[in-house]
Parts: sequence; C-alpha cells; structure tokens
Amino acid sequence: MNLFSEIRSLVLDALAAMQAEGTLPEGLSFDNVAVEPPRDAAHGDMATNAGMVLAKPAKMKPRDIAEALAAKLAGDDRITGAEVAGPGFLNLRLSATVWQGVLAAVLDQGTEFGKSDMGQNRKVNVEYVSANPTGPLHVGHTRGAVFGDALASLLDYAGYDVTREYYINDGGAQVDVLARSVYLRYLEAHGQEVAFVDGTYPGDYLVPVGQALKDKVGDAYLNQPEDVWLADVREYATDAMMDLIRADLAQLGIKMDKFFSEKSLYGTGLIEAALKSLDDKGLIYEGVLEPPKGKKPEDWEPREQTLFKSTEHGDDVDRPVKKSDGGWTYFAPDIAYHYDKVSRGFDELIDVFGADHGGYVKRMKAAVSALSGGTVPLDIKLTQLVKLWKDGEPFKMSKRAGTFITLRDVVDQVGPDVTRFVMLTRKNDASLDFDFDKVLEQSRENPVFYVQYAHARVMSVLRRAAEAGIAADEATLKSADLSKVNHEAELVVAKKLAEWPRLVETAARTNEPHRVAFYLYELAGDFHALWNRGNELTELRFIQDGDAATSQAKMALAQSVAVVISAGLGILGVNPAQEMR
RNA sequence: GGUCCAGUAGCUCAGCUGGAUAGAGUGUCGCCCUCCGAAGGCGAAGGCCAUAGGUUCGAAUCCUAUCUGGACCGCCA
Repeated sequence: MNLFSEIRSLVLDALAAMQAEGTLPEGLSFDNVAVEPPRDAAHGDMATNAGMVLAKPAKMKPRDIAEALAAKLAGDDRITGAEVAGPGFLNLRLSATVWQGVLAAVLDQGTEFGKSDMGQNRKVNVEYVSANPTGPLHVGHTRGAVFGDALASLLDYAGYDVTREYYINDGGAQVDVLARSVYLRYLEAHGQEVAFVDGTYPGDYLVPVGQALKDKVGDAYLNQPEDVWLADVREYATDAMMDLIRADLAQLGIKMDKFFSEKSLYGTGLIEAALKSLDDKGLIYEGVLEPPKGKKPEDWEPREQTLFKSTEHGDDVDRPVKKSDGGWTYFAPDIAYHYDKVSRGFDELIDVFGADHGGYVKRMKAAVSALSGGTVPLDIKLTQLVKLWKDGEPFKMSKRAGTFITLRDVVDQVGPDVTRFVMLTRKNDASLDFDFDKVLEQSRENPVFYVQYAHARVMSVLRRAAEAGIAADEATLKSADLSKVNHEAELVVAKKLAEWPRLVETAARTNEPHRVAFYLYELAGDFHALWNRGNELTELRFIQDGDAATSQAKMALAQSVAVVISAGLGILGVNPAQEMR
C-alpha cells in the first residue's frame, strides 16, 4: 500500500472529472503531476503541483486550476483540507483515519508493508565483490560487498527478480603469482628456507594453504620445474582462496546465487563468440591507438592491436581486446562475461565496482550496449574508499595480512550488523570514514545504535505490558482500536511510516540503498521524540495503567515502528536488536 | 591532455526522477534534568548550496565554462 500513489490517483481522477466537465481542456498529459510530502509540515500532509504543471498546456493560471481541483477533492472524506498556496501548489490535509489506516496496514502486512511491484519481476543481475581470488577480502571489498548485497535485497523488495553474482578473476597472470606464492609456502612446509621476492604474495594466509598442499601431494613437487606443478597449484590455490572468500562473505551473511569463473570463458569459444557478435556489427578492427595525452608512458610505442570500436557506443577512445602478442586483454573476457549475462536473459545489469575501476565504466557500458543492441541497461555503481580510524588516528596495519586491513579485522571487532549498517551510512560515491570507536558508541551520533535502540525500546514496551497484565501479542494489537491513536505527536510517526513504501521505490529506482539507512534514522528519531514527550505528557506513554484498550492502541503504533525498522534493517542485512546492553 | 566522482552550516553529511522559508547530527550559546520513562530534553544562533553564465513559471538539483580535491587513463589485473 502506497498512500502517495493512492492520493495521486485520487488527484488524477479529479482532473479527469474536470476534463469531462470542461473545466480543463482535453488532451493533457498528467505524467508530471506529482503528489509528494511537502518539506514543511506546516504546508499540510501532501502537496500536488498539478496547477503549475498543467498551467501552460491548458493555457490557464496555475492557481485557478488548483482552486478547481481543491473544490473537487473536498468531497472525498479522506481529505480534510485543500488549500492553494505559493505559486500554485495545492496542499492537502488528510484525516486521522487515513493515518490510522496506515498503522492497520503495517500490522496486517508486517514486513511486507512497503514491498512494491515496480520491478514487475524483471530479471536483474547484480554483480558485486568479484575480488581476485588471491587473498582474503579487505575493507574496500567489504564496502562493495555490503552495498551490492543491500542493493540486491532492495531490488528484491521492490519486486525485481534478482540474481546475486560474483565474477571470479581466475584466468589472469595474478593467479600464476598466487600459485608461485603458494608453492613457496609449500617448500617452507617442507622445511626449506624461502625468500619472498617482488611479485609474490607474502601474506600469512597462504601458510596453511602451503601446508595443506604438502599434506595432499607430499614431496611430489619438490625440485620440480614450474611446468610440472603450476597448473595444478593454480587450481588448488584458487579453490582455497575462494573458500576463504566465501567464508569472509558468510561472516557478513552474504550468499551469492552464482559464482562465474573467468577461466570458464577460455577454450570454450565464449570469448570468440562475444567478439564475433561485435564483429558482425562492424565494431572490431585492427588499428593503432593514439598515445595518451598529457603524461606519456616512458616506453610507449605505437602497436597494431585488435580494437573494439567502443566510441560508437559512447566511449572516448576505442579499446584493445587483444594484446600485441595476440593474447586477450583483460577486457576481452569481461566482454564475454557480459555477453553471457545478456544471453542469460537479464533485463537489467548492475555492476558494483571499486572506485579504482572508474576508468572502466564507459567501455563496459559501451560493450553491453553493443552486445544487447541497446536493449539491456547496465548501471555501474562505484563505491569510494573507506578510511579507517582508531583512537583518533588513521588505522592501516593488519596483523593478519601484513599490508591491508581485512574484512575479518573489521567484523571481528564490531560485528556484522555494525559493519553492514555503517558501510551504508554514506552514498556509494562519497568516501566513508569508518571509526572503530564511534561505531560502537551509544549515542544519537551513531545511527546504528540509534536505530537499534528504537527497535529495542518497542520490544521493551511490549515486554513490560505483558508484565503489567496487558495483552500485547500480535493478534491483540492487530485488533486494537486505532482511533485512540490521534494525538498530533503520534500521527507524526504514522506519517513517517506512510513514507516507507514511497522511499523503497525511490531507493530502488536510483539503486541507492543508503536511502534506507537514512530513512530508518529519521524514523527512529521521530519515535524517540514521541517517547521523550512521554516524559512530560503522560498521556503519550505507550502503557496507560489500567486502560488496556488505549495501551494496546498505542502499542500498535509502537509495533508498527518496529515492523518497518525490521523491514528496513532486513534490506540492509542487519538484525534488529531485541534489547540494548 | 582526457574521463569519472565530489564541493551544501565551524565540522561530518542528507536533500526524494526541478518545487514553497535548503535539513539532520555534532560543535557553540541559553534553559531544563534529586523522583514518576533522561545511555538526555527544549530553544537559539549559524548558509552567496565552489564560481560565472544559461534553460524554466520555478534550479542545490538540468546544461555550458571555470576553480579546488580525489580516482583512473595502450601490453597489469
């Protein structure tokens, strides 16, 4: 149930009726007619811009249209006030019954309240994390992981058919580096002294992998040339790394629907097929690229390569798909991978990348545009850097990995719920400060705490009611007499709840899950404010001694808040707190 | 040289497919808080929305240019 679209259709009906009467000319488009909450609550509950939007095409004055519309709407018993204001806004006031109806809907639908069908079950693929299988996930990956996962949940909630996917970069030279590094650990496990030169991964996390390799193959690879063991160790090591990464993701409660291996694109004709598809469109040619302007690489020299004419699809320069030695560039399997996604019938694609892949956006969009003939939109969301702070200073060292802070370093310290919520308290394209001390602070400054505290307070009220002998179970609250929830301070909260379905649609349309986090903070703020007013105005307290009916009505409001917080936290992947400790 | 992102209150940041007097937290100042629901509450001050043009009935939001900061820029993934 979305109250805003309900009122909007009420407005549209009225406009149509005005046309039928001749008050408005025929042939107007109502597409731009919006019904929104005004910024200033003094302006009423909802405002429509119909007068201003229609003034020009109707050749009428905005305020005249608004006046006529007001007269039409006044007949509806949900509308208690309709006044023209400003340049031609029509401000509407809704009856308390409407807001009480919102509470009833929340209690009736539970966390389904706010679900939308805007997705129309369209198939959308969200690719995220996709970290190289060469080590544990670090903080940067963590942000992408949380963002992508929340986005996927959000789209699911908004009615899309979502697939969560991870692209394993197991085809490139970095996997050879991994294999050699593991081989060194293998030698180490056999008691040999080894040196980690440049171009190998020195992290401790490979020690157990080397040991396990020894347990598996014994001394079979000792004193053997690389071509004997490399292929096998590659396979063994990437499997081990993916186990590690899966475990890291599991710590955050993230479960992928599909892991797609880059390696599976080689030798199977998939890359060739993808490029042929582009070639058939005349988008592949042999050529030489201009050198990059500005700072020129020292060793730059012109080379003939196989190029993709990405400029035809919005890119700035054409991109090489084959190296001068004839091997594929990294871009080639990426094209093939997205070709595969398009072939699997997705209606929309979303890639979540780290900010360092920003230079990749245009060519990837160009590729998908070319491959799908412009029918499949690709949205690429970049997550900016995370800066870690501890004791007021930048926090950079990791004991575990040696060089970077891992996902585990973070989750072990603050837990998965805090990690996830905090990572979503900034929009994805702004960098984020993660302060280990602040995220655990119990104050209004800390949104995680503040939202959790609101939920815990509701739970606490329900528990105390039960102790006081007032039934507060779900069925009782559902049948409570909601007309007793009529104080302005209480209706403010109900109005906030009414915005939830609309917020879900906005957040889903823009692919911005952080909006959910901010909304929950606002909702929690409104709830806490109501709670605090109970200090002075005892009639606003949720439990009214000796008056079960009123208590139950007020608790129904509290319960509604808890339900929407649960739904929102569910999208963010955070568990609501039953009590604070 | 180019591409992308950011620039909003002292600080950290929101700002809903363009809407009315631009919001929140924090900080500052004032008041309240021995108890009845205070891991606080109420109120005030604080803004040329980086700058200059443009589009529009209307711009923080869209377009153009400029400035500042960050990321990236053929064989690495």
